[in-house]
Amino acid sequence: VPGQWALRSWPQGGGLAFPDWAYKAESSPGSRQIQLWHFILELLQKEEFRHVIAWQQGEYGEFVIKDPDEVARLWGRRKSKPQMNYDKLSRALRYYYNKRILHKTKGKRFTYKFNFSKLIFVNYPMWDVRYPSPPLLMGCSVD
DNA sequence: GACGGAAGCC
DNA sequence: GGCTTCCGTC
Repeated sequence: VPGQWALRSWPQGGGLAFPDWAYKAESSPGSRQIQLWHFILELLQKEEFRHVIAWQQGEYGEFVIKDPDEVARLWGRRKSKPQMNYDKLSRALRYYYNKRILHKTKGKRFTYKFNFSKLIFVNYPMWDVRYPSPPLLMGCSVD
């Protein structure tokens, strides 16, 4: 819901914070099935998966897949695709490049970065870009 | 590993 | 449309 900027922060993440919509399944109105980018945020949210996938401290929105096989296994389990692997999962992540949801951090292995300002546009097309960005989205990569 | 075309699935 | 599967190329 635009206007509701309930935020969640990471004490150990150097002040990382995200708008609440980023955690809600209903933030993808178009499709009923779970979206990969949403699943990734879901894992990043939980401390129990920090050995598998984690935010890269310093760079806002950047994350590292520490255990690609495990992330693929979890994603495959969620989508009932037992044959899922990192090769296939990473192809799905690469489709996000053109959609400007994600981009690759070049040179850093298994490292990607969210374009949060794009995600808000994807989820809320009515959002007027002429209005000033919410405070905690400022400083995100916009390109 | 990372990229992106191509075909297929639902 | 959003992946999944497969694969040639760098």
